[in-house]
Amino acid sequence: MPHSQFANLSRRERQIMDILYEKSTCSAQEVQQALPNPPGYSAVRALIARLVEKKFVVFRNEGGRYMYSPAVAEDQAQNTAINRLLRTFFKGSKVKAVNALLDVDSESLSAREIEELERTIARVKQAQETRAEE
Amino acid sequence: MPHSQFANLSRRERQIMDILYEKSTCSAQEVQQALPNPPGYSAVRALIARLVEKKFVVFRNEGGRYMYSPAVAEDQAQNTAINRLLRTFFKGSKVKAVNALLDVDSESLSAREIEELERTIARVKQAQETRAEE
DNA sequence: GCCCAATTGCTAAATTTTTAGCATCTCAAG
DNA sequence: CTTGAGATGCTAAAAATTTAGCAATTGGGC
Repeated sequence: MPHSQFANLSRRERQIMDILYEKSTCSAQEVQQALPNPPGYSAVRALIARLVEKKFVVFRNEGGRYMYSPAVAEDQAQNTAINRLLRTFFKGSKVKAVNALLDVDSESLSAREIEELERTIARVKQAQETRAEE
Repeated sequence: MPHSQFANLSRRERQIMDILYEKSTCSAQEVQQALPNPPGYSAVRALIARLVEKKFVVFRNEGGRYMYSPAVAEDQAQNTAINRLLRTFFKGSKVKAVNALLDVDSESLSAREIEELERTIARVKQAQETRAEE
């Protein structure tokens, strides 16, 4: 299982994996529609077939049509992507990353979202305090 | 300036851009050493030259040796990477992303880092409250 | 100046990726 | 059953990427 090898995906492979993680399950047509500068249908199928062969993608036959999904669990893929972001832009610092993330697009959070963030911080703080006691 | 086109980078191009953003400025040799499964020196130079031509990378001559840097400002590249992460894994939700980010690798934050997070949340909350009044 | 390691400028071959196309099959509607 | 749209299985050519190699240059040490 090559889940540590997302960095070795080619241009189109990476675009397709992103789409599959975003949508969870897709037909080849849906993948085609979501691709930037989409090639033809058979080109998309050939690309997906290649990802199936490399074990990045699995498929199931639904009513005569294949539905494709990522082969690597989403939380693993998330972790890989997050670690890459931390290393590339934030020298590994989660705090810097959170700062940047919350500033992106100057989009405001709702009161409920802020509450949730506060709960998250409280959870993390609790875990830190528990460790500090040990 | 193709800063909206990171998604179109090829495998090696992407690997090199990551290295340049991580280290800010690099010689070709340093890029070579940082690359996974590195090719030869001249292969690395040819790849970088290609990124220079595509205007993703700029260089300066320092003592007869070229030092390379990303052409797109770091904060722009950060935003692009963060937005991709949000869209791919978190349906755009910053809160979900922050949760995942803080959980990555079960690594604990220091008390100082937690304070800083709290300040960040307070800042975001203040901005939200200011907006709510308008 | 000489020497040598390291570098640049440039090229093109090797390899991989991307793309489209064709024959055949499937399924649903009439 | 027929028909036609949409799909699959498969192929290989076109295009892009990756790679290495050579000649010439550069800079530093002796």
